[in-house]
Amino acid sequence: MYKKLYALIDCSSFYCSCERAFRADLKGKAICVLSNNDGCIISLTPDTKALGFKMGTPYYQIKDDLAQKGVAVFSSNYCLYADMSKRIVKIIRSFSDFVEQYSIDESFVQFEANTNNIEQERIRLHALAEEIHFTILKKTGVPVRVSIAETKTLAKVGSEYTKCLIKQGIVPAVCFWEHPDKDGYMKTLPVNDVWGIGRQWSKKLEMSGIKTAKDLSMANPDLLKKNYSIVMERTARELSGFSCILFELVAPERKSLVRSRMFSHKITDAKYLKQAISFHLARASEKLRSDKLMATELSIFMSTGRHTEITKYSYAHQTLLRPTNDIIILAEVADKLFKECYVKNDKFGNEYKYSKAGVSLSGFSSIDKQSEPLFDIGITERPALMKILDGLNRKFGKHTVVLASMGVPKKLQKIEAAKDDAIEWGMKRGLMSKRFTTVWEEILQVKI
DNA sequence: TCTGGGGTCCTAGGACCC
DNA sequence: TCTGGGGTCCTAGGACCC
Repeated sequence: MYKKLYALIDCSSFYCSCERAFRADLKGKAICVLSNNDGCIISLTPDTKALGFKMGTPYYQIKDDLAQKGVAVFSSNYCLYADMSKRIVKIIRSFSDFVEQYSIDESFVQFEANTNNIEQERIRLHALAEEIHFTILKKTGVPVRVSIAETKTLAKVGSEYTKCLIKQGIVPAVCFWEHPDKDGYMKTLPVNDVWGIGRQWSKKLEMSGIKTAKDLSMANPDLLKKNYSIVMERTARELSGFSCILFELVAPERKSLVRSRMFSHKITDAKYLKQAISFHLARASEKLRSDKLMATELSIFMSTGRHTEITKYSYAHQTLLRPTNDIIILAEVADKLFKECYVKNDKFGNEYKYSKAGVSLSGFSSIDKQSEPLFDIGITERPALMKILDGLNRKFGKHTVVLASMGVPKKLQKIEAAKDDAIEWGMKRGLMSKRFTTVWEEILQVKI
């Protein structure tokens, strides 16, 4: 008899580990990585945690404290992290054909285990997990934790458990979860730490006496479905060892594509908001073309911060006449949408201070499966032009060729005539490392 | 001054149809 | 006096994930 097992391969403090991989001097040193605009902590090593710092804390509140305690701080370098992730997944795929890349730093692998000799299988899979760990570490410098269990949710529980192993100095941190309640760990795991249970639900669960992973695994699934949702039911069943979350060997097709960002400072001027939307639209449509997709739905949105007194969220949406990925067609629609939804003041005449804007595309179809249009609507796609645009921006760097509506990119701002239109809403990221693996000029240099 | 960005799924309720 | 029932589709909002 064979049964399916799921391994979760989870990179430890992934963004921090990527930074450390290229900086020998940071070995054993506390590190954290900040979100866009150096807003808040989004990745931190256990030793940074031990110093009292937490995920999500705004940087400006702890900047001095971090410096004082000698924590190495980085702006996020997504080029580097995405490339490192790609390399790691490639290594994992060399061990198995059954890999589901779940996120930038986690992959599930499906194994078959012979249930007639589970002890032998335990030894075999444990050795395999260790080999995966050492191969990834050797080839990329990133340490991973591996947890094997009967369901994906239990593999996630096991992955939490491997953090305890690391605390005890057990490396590589590998855990084989042959029983759902190994070492009574589930009794100690707060329900909030279970995969799929967030803040709102755990509050509600706790009120009805379900406080730990163990409690949830023993709760009545039908009742959970009735009182919460089918997602909660599945999670509970998975915790009791019954697999019901699909293993997705082939990544499902993308359903939406959002590009947005907070501004480095508040904006009141429509001109700069428009430029920001144009900028995000350019990024979104570039992604659309690189994924060989066309979209039929376009939305734009802008909002003031969550932390100000006067808040505003504006949004406008349009269904397009025909699927497109042409930036010029999309920009015309976005311009119209902007006029529809931009509001300068509230009813008392207070100016809204916007802190974020963005675009969203959806309603996708493949570029290869387009049918001939039924009617001539006087709009012409320019695939050749888009190809040249993307080619130039790839070859000579991002934003080499842009729509005028985007404003003037940084690299041209020294031209006097362009100064008036200079991009006002750029990103703050003063602590970024080099793109060691994707840009020749930034490759790591070793001096002997 | 300063609090990320990009996704998915589920559900309830309204519009609409016969 | 009396005002159906059953279905689908769409959307907004809420929850979650990393």
